[in-house]
Amino acid sequence: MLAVDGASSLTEQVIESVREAIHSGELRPGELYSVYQLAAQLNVSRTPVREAMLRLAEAGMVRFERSRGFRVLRRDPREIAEVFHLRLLLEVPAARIAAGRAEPALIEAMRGELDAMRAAAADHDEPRFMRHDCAFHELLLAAGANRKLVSMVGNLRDATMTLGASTVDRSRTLADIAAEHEPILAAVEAADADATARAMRSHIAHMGELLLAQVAAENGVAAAPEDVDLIHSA
Amino acid sequence: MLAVDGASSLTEQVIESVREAIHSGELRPGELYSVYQLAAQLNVSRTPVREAMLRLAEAGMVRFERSRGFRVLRRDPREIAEVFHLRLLLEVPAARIAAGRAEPALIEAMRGELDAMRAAAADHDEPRFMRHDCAFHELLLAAGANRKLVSMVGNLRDATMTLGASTVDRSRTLADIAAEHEPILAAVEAADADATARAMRSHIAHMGELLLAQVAAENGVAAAPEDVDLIHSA
DNA sequence: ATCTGGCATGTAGCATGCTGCATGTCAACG
DNA sequence: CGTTGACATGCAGCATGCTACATGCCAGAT
Repeated sequence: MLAVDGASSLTEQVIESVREAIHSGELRPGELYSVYQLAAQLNVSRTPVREAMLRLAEAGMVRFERSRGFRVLRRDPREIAEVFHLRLLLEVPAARIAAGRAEPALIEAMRGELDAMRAAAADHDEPRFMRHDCAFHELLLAAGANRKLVSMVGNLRDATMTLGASTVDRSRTLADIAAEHEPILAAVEAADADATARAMRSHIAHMGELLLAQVAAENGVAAAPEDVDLIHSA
Repeated sequence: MLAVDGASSLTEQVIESVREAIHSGELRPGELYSVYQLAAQLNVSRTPVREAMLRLAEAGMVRFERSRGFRVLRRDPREIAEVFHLRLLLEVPAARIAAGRAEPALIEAMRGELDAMRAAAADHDEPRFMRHDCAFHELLLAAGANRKLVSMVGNLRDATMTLGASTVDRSRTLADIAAEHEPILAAVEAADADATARAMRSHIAHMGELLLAQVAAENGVAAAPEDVDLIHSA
């Protein structure tokens, strides 16, 4: 768990380490940790750890408790629903706009990512799959020409990726998810804005439902109807 | 410019001070500053200043330049357009949802804020006006039941408030802006979702155009058509 | 006069000492 | 035995020392 990323600043390396640690279950939700302790574990000083945790706190992954330490927040189905509600509100219109402007080079790049997703799904390589999934969406969003929107959606995606961690084998699901991107790409290629928006909406809503169900299942219950409704109210 | 806010942490006080300093023109866009210098001016140590600037950098108000200091970013009309595009994408649907759930207490509270806005406009008190404007929107958003959305819109609003600073007398405009809130409130009171969405859309788009025109005028040109289009493409 | 190389300067970033505070613990008292 | 209050513990937050580095300047060479 040593911070040996090739990244630039120690703070960013710590952020990445903590993300992975949460993802892998090394840092458990609900538990209290301290900057001291984490700094010792990562073999860096307290300052970059503190700055990293402050940024994660701002992102809502962690909460500082006065004179006690910080707590990794428990996965909240409600939050998943909120994130996907937001992604629908942002990504669907962005995709609609982008559909009218897709250059051949963009189509080609997106197809490349889709192929890479399929390959990663076949290899059961979830991290690689997620990278290409992410790249696919970002390529389309970038064509929508609102840089702030792109970065905000990126943050939302990061949140879901660490939130939605799971060790269950999802190879079948991965292939399904990859398949959902085909209609999106086809609609973009056809420069059909409405179809692009529909495909994107259905894809994101589906992803949201999957994650919602998964987190609910971990809590031993079914997904709350109001959370499902929130996603679909977008 | 001493950091004597009633706020909690020094870092937050510094953030507020710097926001005000940018707003008041004390810190000029394009200029280079250093954490050392600012810490001395504010009479605090470098650490909270550094943390404050990092957070402002994340918000896009400032950019660190390796071994040189940080630069206050110039007001970019494009960014204004992007922010209002986002606000339309988020606030209009949120208002639509909230319209169906407005309790009498909410209506009353919103009316209170609207009255306060009118009073502040009459007093030419822009900061007070902005506070109540902000409160009005937040009341409605909170009824929309997506907490993440509320906080994201809050961040966007903060960005525009410091971006859109101006010393021009806008008392007439302030009264106009207050008046734009009346149809929103009326539509919410009537539980008319479509009318609420229309009123909110028109209000936010109008605000965006005003700020866009203002910043463009400062640069001595008219607002770029593509920026105006971006706002209306939401 | 122009080019070049070393040095002074100022910076972000990291490490670490210091302080006030919240909480848990345990002993003394009723 | 129950209650209360002082103390120990551990924390975040702030201050400050330290280091590597990018840049600008100036002297000296061509």
